[in-house]
Amino acid sequence: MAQTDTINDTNIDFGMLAESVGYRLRRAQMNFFAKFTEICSDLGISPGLFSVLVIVEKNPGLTQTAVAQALGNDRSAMVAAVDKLESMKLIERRPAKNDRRSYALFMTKYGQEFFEMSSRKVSDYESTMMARLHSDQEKDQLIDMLKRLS
Amino acid sequence: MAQTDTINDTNIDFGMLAESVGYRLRRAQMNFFAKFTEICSDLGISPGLFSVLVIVEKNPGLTQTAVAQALGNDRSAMVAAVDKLESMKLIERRPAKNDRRSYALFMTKYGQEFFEMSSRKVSDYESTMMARLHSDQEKDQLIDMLKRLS
DNA sequence: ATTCTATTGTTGTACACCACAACAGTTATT
DNA sequence: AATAACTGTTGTGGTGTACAACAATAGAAT
Repeated sequence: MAQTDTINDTNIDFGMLAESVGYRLRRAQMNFFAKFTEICSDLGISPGLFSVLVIVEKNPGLTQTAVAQALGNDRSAMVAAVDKLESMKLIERRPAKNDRRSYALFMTKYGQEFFEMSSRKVSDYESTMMARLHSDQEKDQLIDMLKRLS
Repeated sequence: MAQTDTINDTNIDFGMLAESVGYRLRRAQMNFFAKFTEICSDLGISPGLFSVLVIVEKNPGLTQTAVAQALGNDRSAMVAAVDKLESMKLIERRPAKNDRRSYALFMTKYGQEFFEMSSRKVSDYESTMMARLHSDQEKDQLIDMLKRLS
């Protein structure tokens, strides 16, 4: 079989990917998410668990499936998530008043403090990333465009 | 234990997430990626395999690890990927000329045709998504901002 | 030359994530 | 009263991904 030279170029042509919005979106999101995951990890949770906290904090009394639907997850994924957050004393399951099948999810007092501290760190991170944009107006435009692509 | 009403609001408060660039980035990317995955699936490949094709097509003769580095993957992930693409007769491993450890990756003729057909479909999809933006200038600005966030 | 270190492809493993099916208990509908 | 629909839960399988280890090979050091 014919043997061939390999190329070890540090300057690789990404072809259509270079100017593809889908690829750029993915790259930016992965970069953003990597640091966010790290922050969450320092807090002892995962990004998914943090998103559950956000929903429960702003919408006390939600059902597990309601939270799952809000986040676009399967409700089966909620079990382990709520188990974990409950074992950390951050949220609690209370039996629903008029439906013995379901639980209502609530923040504990400690969970509230934990959440405020956590979301402060997350907001700080957001701010440092936003410094890469030129203006608040640009940021608003970015969010607007991203919403249109969702 | 006190029982409590559940809330089944369709109008859920996403709190800090609603105006968070990180969250919006994730949402847009996931939405974008879901359809992209579907297109790839129709072609019989995965998004990861498609990205390998893009790199190999534009950079013939690359080593497996070079492709892995370009894509930010571990080189161990490349084995199954190249196995699959080779079994589909899309690319081929040729023994490297001056290094008996490594292979040089090349597109087959059929792989070339397959890739052109595939990237056409992917580009079409990109175009339909870009229709949600107001202008080409807006698209350029979006890509520019996304690059800054990477 | 010989030894030591680095690299390549490869395999195995472990872990996170996610979708899906199934189930018992409960509620809603007919 | 019967049937369908929904809740939390468990299990399973697929997928992606990071990491360690290995033999073969290459490069560097002495």
